Amino acid sequence: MSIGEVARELDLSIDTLRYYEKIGLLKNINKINGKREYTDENIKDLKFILCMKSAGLSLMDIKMFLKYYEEGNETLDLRIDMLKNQKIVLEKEIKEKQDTLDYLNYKIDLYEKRKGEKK
Amino acid sequence: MSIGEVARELDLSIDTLRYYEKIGLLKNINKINGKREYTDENIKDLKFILCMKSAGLSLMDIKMFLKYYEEGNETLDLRIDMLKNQKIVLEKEIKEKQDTLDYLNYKIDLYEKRKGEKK
DNA sequence: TCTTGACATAGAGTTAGCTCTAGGTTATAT
DNA sequence: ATATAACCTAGAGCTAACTCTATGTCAAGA
Repeated sequence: MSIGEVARELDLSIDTLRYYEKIGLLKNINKINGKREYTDENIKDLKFILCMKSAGLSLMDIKMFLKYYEEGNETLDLRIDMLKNQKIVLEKEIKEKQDTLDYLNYKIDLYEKRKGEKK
Repeated sequence: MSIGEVARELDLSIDTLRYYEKIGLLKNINKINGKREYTDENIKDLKFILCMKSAGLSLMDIKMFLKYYEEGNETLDLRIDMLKNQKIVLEKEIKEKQDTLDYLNYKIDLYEKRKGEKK
């Protein structure tokens, strides 16, 4: 897959793909005639990156995770710790957002009522 | 309340409080002998700002919301729209984070199993 | 042959949201 | 009287994560 195709497929900009490569987050991209050719493996990595990103990890954290991953089974505990920590963070975020959602609903209700009274 | 007290109370930095004032997000802060004195009303505004921030609104969006608020009942519909939009965004985010959490759990499980096998 | 479009690079610029620096004032404790 | 702590201002600097710019290559279609 060419960079343009990947960008379209994963809804990223071409610049972002090159940026991920530049900071060493995305590795082992082959080039044919100087042009990037993404393998299924590359796509898998990218999807993992996007998933971890949506879990709230910074790109640098994800990079570290992938580095541990490369180092094999010795770093299993380290990776489990990272994932568990992120799980805690994520759970806290979900709870917070849920609370905020409740507040929004309360606020909307309040405004709707006031609107009703005004008429 | 002094700026330091507010900062401690709401877990913000003093710089952040001054910054919010600088960009016009936080208004009507009295000064006594050149020093800020936060009223209960100011604190209420601040709490609202933090809440909207955790709902995912940018500081500029929050500023606009507060502007509508100042304009009174005429902007009620506008504010309801903003809140409803943010509600949709928030719901999407919660769902996304929930999915990611599921994925994290799956991943942790996988790693724990592999660890078990290794022993 | 020429042009178009998709790619390439290096490096500069952007944005949000702070955070820090330098230099100054003021109230209080010793 | 002085030292310390908490405040003040204006403006520069920082970080993450892009995004854009200038310039160049290359293959394919009219």
